[in-house]
This record gives sequence, C-alpha cells and structure tokens, in this order.
Amino acid sequence: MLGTPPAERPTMPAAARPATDSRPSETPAKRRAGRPASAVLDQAVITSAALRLIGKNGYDGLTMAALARSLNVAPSALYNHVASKQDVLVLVEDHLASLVDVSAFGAGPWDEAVRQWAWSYRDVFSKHTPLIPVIAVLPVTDAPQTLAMYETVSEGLREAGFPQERIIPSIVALESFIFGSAYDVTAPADIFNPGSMAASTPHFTAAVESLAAQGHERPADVAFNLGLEALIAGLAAQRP
Amino acid sequence: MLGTPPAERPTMPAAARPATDSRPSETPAKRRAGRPASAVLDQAVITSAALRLIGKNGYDGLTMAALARSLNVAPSALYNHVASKQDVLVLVEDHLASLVDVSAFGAGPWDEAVRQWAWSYRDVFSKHTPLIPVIAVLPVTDAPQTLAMYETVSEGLREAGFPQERIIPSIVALESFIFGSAYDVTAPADIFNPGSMAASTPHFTAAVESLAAQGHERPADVAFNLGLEALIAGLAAQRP
DNA sequence: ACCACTAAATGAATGCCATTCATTTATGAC
DNA sequence: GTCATAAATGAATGGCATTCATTTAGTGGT
Repeated sequence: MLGTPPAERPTMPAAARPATDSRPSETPAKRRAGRPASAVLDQAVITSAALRLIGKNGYDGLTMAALARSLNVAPSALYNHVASKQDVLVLVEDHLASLVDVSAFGAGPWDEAVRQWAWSYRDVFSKHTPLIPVIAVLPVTDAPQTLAMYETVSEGLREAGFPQERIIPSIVALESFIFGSAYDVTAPADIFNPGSMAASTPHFTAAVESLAAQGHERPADVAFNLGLEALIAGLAAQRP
Repeated sequence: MLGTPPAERPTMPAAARPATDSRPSETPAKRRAGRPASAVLDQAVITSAALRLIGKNGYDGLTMAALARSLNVAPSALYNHVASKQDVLVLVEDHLASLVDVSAFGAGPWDEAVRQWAWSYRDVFSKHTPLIPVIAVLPVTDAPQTLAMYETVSEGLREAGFPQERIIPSIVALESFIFGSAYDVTAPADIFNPGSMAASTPHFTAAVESLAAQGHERPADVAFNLGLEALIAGLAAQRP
C-alpha cells in the first residue's frame, strides 16, 4: 500500500475559507508588512509547510518557530491564520484523511472495500502517530475531509445492508483497531524481547520466539491482518 | 511528548527494580556500599506522587516542578532517581498494568478470560490515554508488571490450545483495539455531530442519528463490545 | 483623489517547561 | 574521627507556545 509522502502543493486545505487561488508564488526575500494581494500566509500554505517540516524532521521538528522560519515569516504571523499549534495539527490531520483510500466503496464487495480502506488508513497514520490523540477526540465538524471519508464509508456499509444503528459502532470499532495498530507499526523490532526476565516468563518467551522463528518481514502486519480479518468476519455475522 | 522513544542519559537506569505496589512504604531495598537511610525519594514514592497528581490535575498538571513540589523537594532532586520525565511516565504505566484484571485466566474458559481482561485493560487506560503512546512503543524489559501481564495472558492462550506462533499476534491485535478504544471513551459526546455539514453527508448523518435514537448510556461501550466480540470470535476460528 | 478601515505582518516580552551542573549535606563504614 | 558517596539544593540554560502593542499597505466608500 502506498505511503504518505509529504504533500506537494496546494491540496485542498481545510476549514472555513476558500482562500483565493493558492498558487504559491515564491516570495524569496524580505517583505514589509502589507495586505491582501501580497499576503504570504493562508491555511493551505501553512499546512503544506507543516507537512514538509514533519517529513524532514519529524514531529519533534514541528515547532511554531521552525514553521515560521520555513515560511520566512515571524512566528507571531502564524497566529493571524491559526488559533494555536493544535490548529496546525488539525489542518495536517485533515489533509492526511484525504489521502486515505476509500475508492473501493461502491466499486466491489463491502468487505473488500473495508479491507482496502483499513490498510490504507493504517499506513497513512502509522507515519503520523502523534496525530492520533488529536483525531481520536476531534469533532468531525473541524475536519471536513475526515468527515467526507466517514460519509463514503457510511454509504458503503449502508449499501451492504448494515442496519443503520450499527454503522457508527462498526466504523468506530474498526477505527479504534486501526489507530492502535498504527502505533504498533512504529514499535522497535525488539520490543518483546524479555531480556534477562526470560526465565520468569516462559510462556511469553516461547510465544515470542515461536513467532520470530517464522521470520516475517513485518510482524506488525501479521497482527493487523489477523485482527482485521476477525473484525470483518464479525461484522459480516451481524448483518441481517 | 510522543516523538521519539528513549534518549540515553548518563544518570540512572529505569529498569530492574522490584516493581512496587503503589504504597509509599519506606521499603529500603538493598544498600550496597550505601549511605542514606533517611532518603526522601525513591521510585516508588515518585510513582505514587505522580499518580496522586494525575488524579487531581490530570496529565497537564504532571510537571517535574509540580511533582517535586508535592514531595517537598527541589525539581532537580528527582533526577537522582529517574533519568527523565519519560521515565516517570514509564513507572506510572507499569503500575497501572498491575491493576489490569487477569484473574480469569486459568479460572474459566479462555474467551471469558479475554473478555474480562480486555474490558479491564480498556477501563484502566481510558483514564490515562496520554500513556498510550508510551506503552505502545515501550520495550517490555522496562516494564516488569506489564511483562507479567503478558505472561499470564500468553499462558492462558497456550492452555486454550492456541498455536504458539499465533499467541503474540493475537495479543497485539487485541491490545491495539484496546488502546484505540481507550481514546474513544474520552471523546466528547457530540464528536460525530456534523453540524452545518449534515446536508452534504446524508448517510453519515442518518447513521449518527439512528444510533443516537437508541439512547445508549455510553456509546463507546457499544462499539467496544461489538469489536471485542468480533475479535474473540475471529480468534476462536483460528484455533485448531 | 483622498481617507478611514482593517488584514497581515513585526519583534519584543511572558511564563512555563525539562534538564544540567557545581555545590552542599548527611550518612554509614572503617 | 575521617572519608567516600548517595541525595538534595538552587541557580542557570535553552526551548517552547503564545500575547500584544505597533507598523504597514491595499481597498472600498465618498
């Protein structure tokens, strides 16, 4: 499944404003304070700069100062366009949601669509785990692209015959599993090595070694596949 | 937080302690060439103070300064017993792991044990979601109580007839679902309210309203139950 | 052609944070 | 007693998000 390279240019920002045409003319040098036509910043520009920064230096490198510097602007200038750093994270999150692949809904069997969506969703956010605490608690109103994703999935499940009142719980269950699994992808390879405590944990140690002996490239994928197939089967059983 | 795992530091190792309970007892442990019988701080004392602080002011209130103040000690004193704030979080996490109920393993059918464990695990960590990014990536060596939990669960699944190499992936899948679901518990009640965008998301909106009409006390429990039962059924199907 | 309005930028200042380090204190072993 | 050493201090450091008074320069109204 595809990764999530840093978004190139103006990819559909997010909330609120239509924002003129965000064709980013490279304004290289200093500029004096000014107004509209020459405005340097808007939410789309901030979002793509944040993504570039994250891609290069990770989330530790995403500071308001670094973000401003990458845009040749004073840190305080950002606050004319976003209310807080949290706001920047929301913009980034919503952009990422638009990268999740929902194309299989309506184009094939529902379970295949769920599979494709879930793998894509996990892959996108496994590179952005610091956003998970943000999304998991974010009102959908603040994230239009995320909402659009839910709409597509909801429609898909509806057409597959799911009873209305089970659609949201099904999505939430899948999403919870996906978020947890995204963390799992980033865990160090030897996270389960019991080290000096192996002797006191024989069953666990045996299980770890037995899995290791299989020599899977990405153990996280084994667990994700197992859980996802179980969930899909379970959902299938709950349809009329 | 959450950016990168451990940074090595010259001061003090976090691992290899007898893994206390929360009582701030003055257990002296062992003294090597030792000196201070009147020492105020140790890891057990720090852990229980941190828990008290979190209980009162939440994770935003957990700062090294506040922690030190609650112990009538200078902030720098903490660093004689802990290498970093991250270390404090690990101590807290490991204590919480000891609160998770694994008592049903070996005392009944495996699926009932998993059910009880999973609900308990989710409930404990739903009040401590800021620790999830820590646990999800933490080597088991640094968390003896957490390791003990894994040992009990591994033994339970082994006795239930699970093939060795599927035990760890099964635990990981369950745990991923549990972590994601812990976030879900803390989400605001109206997180799915599409607000002014309802018109453009008819299927999603209908699904949300249909669920709301059921009037469940805790909607998060509906999704958790649904997902957990699906996972258990899926695991059952994979046994010989 | 003027002018008032206001969005968008500046840069200095604030307060909080984790962490470091040179130093002091107090203890138990000898 | 003396001494080595763990444990505590308090001052300092550098980074962080955020605020605010101020400046600048287009724009719309007249």
